Amino acid sequence: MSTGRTPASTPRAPRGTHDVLWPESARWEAFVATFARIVESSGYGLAATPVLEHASVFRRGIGESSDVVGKEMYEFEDRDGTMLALRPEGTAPVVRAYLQHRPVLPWKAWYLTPAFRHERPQAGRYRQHHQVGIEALGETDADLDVEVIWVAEHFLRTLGLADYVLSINSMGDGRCRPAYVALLARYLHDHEDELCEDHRHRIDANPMRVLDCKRPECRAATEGVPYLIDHLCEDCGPHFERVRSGLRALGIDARIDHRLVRGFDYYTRTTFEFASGAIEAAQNGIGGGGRYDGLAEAMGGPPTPGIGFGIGIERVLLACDAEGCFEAAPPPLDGWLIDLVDGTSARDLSIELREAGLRVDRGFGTRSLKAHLRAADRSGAYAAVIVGSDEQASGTVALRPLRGGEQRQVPRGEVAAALRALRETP
RNA sequence: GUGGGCGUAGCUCAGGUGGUUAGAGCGCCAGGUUGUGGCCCUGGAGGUCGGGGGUUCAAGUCCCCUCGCUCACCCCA
Repeated sequence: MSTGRTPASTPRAPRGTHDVLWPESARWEAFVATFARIVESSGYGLAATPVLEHASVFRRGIGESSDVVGKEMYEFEDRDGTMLALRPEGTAPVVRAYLQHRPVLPWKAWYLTPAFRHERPQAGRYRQHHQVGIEALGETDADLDVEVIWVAEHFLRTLGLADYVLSINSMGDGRCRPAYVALLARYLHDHEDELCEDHRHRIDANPMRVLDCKRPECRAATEGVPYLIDHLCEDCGPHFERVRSGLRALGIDARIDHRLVRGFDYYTRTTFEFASGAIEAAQNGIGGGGRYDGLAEAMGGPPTPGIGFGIGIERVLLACDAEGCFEAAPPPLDGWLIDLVDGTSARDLSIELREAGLRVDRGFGTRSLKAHLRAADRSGAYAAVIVGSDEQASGTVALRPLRGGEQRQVPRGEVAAALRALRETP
């Protein structure tokens, strides 16, 4: 990990951003491929939307009062004066895309996206991090909530993770939440002196946020608070019950957390969150989501229910490191070409072998055979394919296995088959 | 936005109370084999000691400022 050593004159990645290079990037490829396989086999199609959006997409969607929009969003004026923003999350852009194109409902989409938030970086938190996620629009059926949670859970399990907790809660809807919020505010006012400094004077701004305050004072003061799930209306109550029974039927262990109040204004009804128990750093939330039945309307479209989740790639990989799972290694090269004459054989043979479907790389330049073989060994290839003047004259190559086995001369036309055989019989 | 810790080769780190040309291991390159890797041996390249200012005969070492990295709070993936 390089520190401030780099001279000021050479550029470095901006604060809070990071490069993902080979071979770690191979793990990312496998991560995304695994996710794509799972969601596409559940009916979700890729939605690739711009990194830039009109700032209003998030201001109206996520809500001005949220920290993410209020103080962390990368927002700037474009050359023509319109306000643009780097997407801080994945849901609002997908809903915007729905409103713009109106695909037939129900519409199920998945995404892979960078997300930008101007925060002080720390372990598991970046100014540019990456998320995969899904969104399903146009259905209020509680069984869809179960499906969405199952997809997230199934994906984490597939990576090999086991040490995490799934929390769920219901945020109610526009019918039952206001009454509950009023009830909660009354309770909090009654216990005002017991709250922490920050929340004492901000009860009315958003009473529900007091619930997930981590300070012991607030924790204690809200111990006997009324629960929202006890005050759900006749639509939200049964909906939540159906979600719970669905999860139970699938054997998914979900813990009701009355304090689970997610930070975006658009959430309604079902909300959920996955927290890793293996990550030692403070940022242990590896994924979360929920229903946002009012979001499309808030963005100026017709009422359209929706539900989805986002999973943080960096944090999940951190959890995988901690649990020692998902160590995706890239497949080794089948061969490494060494040309000791003039490079013509390596040039032609490498292309020929690649077109035949083999994984092949080569050395360049005039270096000693020893140096070439060192490079071949370092590459991890199964075999070195050497062409010297003898081989070039006789139309053969020297095929040298690098993981045990005898070197032998092979006619040029049989190199592909020989390499394939070597790969299949280790 | 607030607070703590840390900045010496590509990487991981040594460098008592300031004292001559700043070191090691790993990695890289080359040689030990006219065309044979991994092990071993030898040699080499690579550092404005994050940057600037100050104290001093003398600063990697002491003081100040600054930048960067990192961890935590807040919030969140």
